[in-house]
Amino acid sequence: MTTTDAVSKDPDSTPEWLTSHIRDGRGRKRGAKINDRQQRPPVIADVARLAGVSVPTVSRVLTGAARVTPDKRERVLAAIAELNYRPSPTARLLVTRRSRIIAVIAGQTSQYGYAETIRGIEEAARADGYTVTITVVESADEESVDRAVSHLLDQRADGIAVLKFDPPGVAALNKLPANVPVVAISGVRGKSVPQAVLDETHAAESLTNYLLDLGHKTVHHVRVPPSRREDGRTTGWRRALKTSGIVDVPAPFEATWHPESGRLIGREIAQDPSVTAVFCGNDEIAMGVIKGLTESGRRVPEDVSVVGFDDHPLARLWTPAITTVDQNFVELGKRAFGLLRTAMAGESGPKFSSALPELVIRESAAPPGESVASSE
Amino acid sequence: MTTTDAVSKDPDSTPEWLTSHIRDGRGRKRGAKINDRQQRPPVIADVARLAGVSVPTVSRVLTGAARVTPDKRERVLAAIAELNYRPSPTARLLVTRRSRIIAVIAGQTSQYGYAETIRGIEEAARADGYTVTITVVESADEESVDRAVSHLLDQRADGIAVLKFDPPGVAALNKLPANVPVVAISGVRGKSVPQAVLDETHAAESLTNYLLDLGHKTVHHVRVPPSRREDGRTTGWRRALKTSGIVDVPAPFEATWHPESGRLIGREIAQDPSVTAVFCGNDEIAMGVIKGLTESGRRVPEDVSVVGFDDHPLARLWTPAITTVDQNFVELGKRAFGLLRTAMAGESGPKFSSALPELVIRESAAPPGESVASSE
DNA sequence: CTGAAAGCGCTAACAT
DNA sequence: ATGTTAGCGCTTTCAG
Repeated sequence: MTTTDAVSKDPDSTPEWLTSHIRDGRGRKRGAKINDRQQRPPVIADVARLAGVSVPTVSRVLTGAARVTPDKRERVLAAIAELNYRPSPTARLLVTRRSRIIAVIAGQTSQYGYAETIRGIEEAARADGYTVTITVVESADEESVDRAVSHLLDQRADGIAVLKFDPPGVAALNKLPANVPVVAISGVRGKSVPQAVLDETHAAESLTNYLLDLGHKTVHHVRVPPSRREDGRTTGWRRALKTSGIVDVPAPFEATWHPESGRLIGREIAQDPSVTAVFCGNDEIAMGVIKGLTESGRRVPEDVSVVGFDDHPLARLWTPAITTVDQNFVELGKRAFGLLRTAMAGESGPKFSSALPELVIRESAAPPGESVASSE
Repeated sequence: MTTTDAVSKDPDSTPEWLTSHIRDGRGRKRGAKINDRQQRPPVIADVARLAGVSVPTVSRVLTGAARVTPDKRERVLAAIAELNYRPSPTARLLVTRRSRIIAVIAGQTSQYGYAETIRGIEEAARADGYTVTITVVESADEESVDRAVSHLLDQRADGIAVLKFDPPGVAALNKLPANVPVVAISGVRGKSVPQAVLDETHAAESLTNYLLDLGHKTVHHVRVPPSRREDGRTTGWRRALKTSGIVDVPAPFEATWHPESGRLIGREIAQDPSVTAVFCGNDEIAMGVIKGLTESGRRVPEDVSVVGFDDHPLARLWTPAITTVDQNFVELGKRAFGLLRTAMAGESGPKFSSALPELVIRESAAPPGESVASSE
C-alpha cells in the first residue's frame, strides 16, 4: 500500500537514510559557498546512473509497479543505499495527483473533545502514510469561514475531515466544494456527507432517564454552544422528559465553552430550590456548575444532582466524582479517517459510522432530597 | 441505511462527489475534449487561455513576482475567479522548493499545555499564510522516533517546531537534519537550535519559595515525566530548597501524565504526616494529589498545602482553588512561530525567546498546621 | 523486461 | 511588460 515500502523492504534497510539530510548544514552559515554539487540531494537520475540502468527502471523498483530483473534490482537497491537516496514525495505527488494530506477543519482545537478527536484522526492517518493539517475557523461569520475554507482548499488535501461540533464547523462544512472527499464528525447524524458519530442524542436520553429514575421530578439542562438550533444532547434530554410525560420542559441554561460560565449558572441555579437535577452539556461545565452550587451553599448530590457528558479525565477526580457518559473521541477520530479513506478510494463503503457512548455512574447524582453514603 | 440506488434523482444525496475524483485519468491522453473540461480541476493553462495571456503571465499575477499590465491583470483575476482556480501547491513546491508548511512534532497533542501551544502556532502560522501539520512521536524509542521523523521529513516543511516537553520530543529534535529551520519549544533553555521558552525553572523557584515563606519546613515535589534527566520545574524547586539552606532535599515522587497517578501519590503522601507542602509538576497532577489526600482524610490546605503548575482552566474551579503559576502556552506557540519565521527567512534575528510565568495565588496553599479562612 | 519519450502544474531564465 | 523555452523529480505510456 504505502509507496515507500519498496525501499524499506530491503532487509538491511539503512536507518541512516534518515540522517542523510544532515549534510553539513551546521557549518555552512559563514563560509556559504563550498562546492554546492555535493549539497544537492541525490535524485532518481543519480541512482539510475550509478546502477547503470534507466530512470524508469529505478522507478519500477521503487514503486514495485512492474517487475525488474533481480540483477538490476540488486544494483538499484545498492545504489539507493550508497547514495542515501530518498524519492521526492513532491515530485511523486505531482504526477500521482494526490497529496496524501488529510485536512482537518475545526472551530477549536484544544478543548478536550476536539483535541482527542484530532488525535484519533492523526493516529489513523499517520499509520496509513497520510499527513494531517489543521485549520481553525475562528467563528461562524462568513468572512472568517471563507478565509478558513480558502486556506483549507489551498492545501489540496486528498480528503477533509470537518469537526462539526459547533457553528463554525457547520458553516465550514456547508462551504466545502462537492468535488473533494469529506467526512463530518459530530454528535448527530447529518444527511449529505459521510459521517462519524457518537450518538449523543441517545446517550443524553439515557442520562436524563437515569436522573428521572432516581426520582427527580424533572431535569434541568445547561447546554454548551450548540452546533445548530439544537444539538443531540439537548434533543435527547428533551425527548427523555417528554417520553416521561413531562410537559413543562424547562428552558435550558446557555453556557459557553468556558467552565467558568458553568459556575455562574451554578450560582443562579442555587437560588432556585426547585431545581434538583441538572444535566450539563459537558463535564467541564458540570464542574463549573458544581462549584457555583457548592460555593452558594448547596450540596451535590444531596441537594442537587449534577451530571456531565464526555467522561473528561478529571471527571472521576472531581469531588464529588462526576456521573457522566463516556465519549470515546479518539476512536471517533479513527472511525472518521476510515470513512474518509473509503471515500478517497472511491469505494462505496458505509457512509455512516455510529457508536453509543456508555453511562458512567459515579457520585454526583443521587435521589432527590436524600443524603447518599459517599462511596467507600 | 440509505441504499437508494436510484440513479440520480435524489436531490439531497450526492453520490457523484464520491466518484467524481476518480476522473477517468487513465484513458484521457488523446481524447481530451468535451466535458472533460468540467471534471478536471482547472490548471494554470486554463486560466491563461481564458484570459488570453500566456501561462507565465498568470504565474506573475499569482506570485506578484513581476508587474503585469492592469488590463491583463484584471482579465487574469477574472478568469481565476470564474474557473475557481487554485494553484497546485505540489507543483509550486517542486520548483520553488518551499511548501509554506510548518510541521509540528510532539510527543502528544491533547494534554492542556501541548494543545494550547499548538493552537498558538497554528494561529500565528495561519495569519502568515502557512499551513501547519502535526506529527506525533509515540515514544522515545528509536524506531518510533525514526518513523515519526521520516514521516515529518516527507512533508518537506519549510520549518519544524519541536515540542520538547518530553523525552519523545527531545529524541525527535536530536534526529532532525540540520538543513531545515527548526525551533524548539520547552521550559528550559537548550543550546543548539532557536528556542521559545517559558522559564519554568524560575517560576518553580518562586512557587517553592512562596511555600517556604509561608512557613513550611520543606517542600515535596511530584514531578511529571521530565524531558531529560531533570526538567526546569524540578531544577527550580531544588534550587529554592538549597538556597534556603535545606540540605535534605526529599526525593521527588514520579507521576505520569495521567491525573489518576497523582491520586495514588496523594494517598501515599497522606500516610506521611511530616509532609506539609507539595509542589506538583502540573495542575492536573495537583488535582489528583489533592483528591488522594482528601479521600485519605487529610485536609488541603489545612493539613497539607498543594500547588500546581500551568494555570489550567479548571485550576480555579477546583476545591480548593489551586495556587499555581500561569503559563501562557498560546503565546509561547506564537513566539515559537516568530522565531521560526526569522530562521526560515535566513535572517539573523534573536534565537531565543523567553517569558516568565506569573504566580497565581489561590487557596490550596496556606501556612502549615493552621486553618485558613476559606475565602468568602 | 526495459529504455526513450512524454508529461504532471508550475515558476525561472531568457528573450524580446 | 510579456511570451518562449526550460526545467523541478518523478511516473507513465509506448515501443521494442
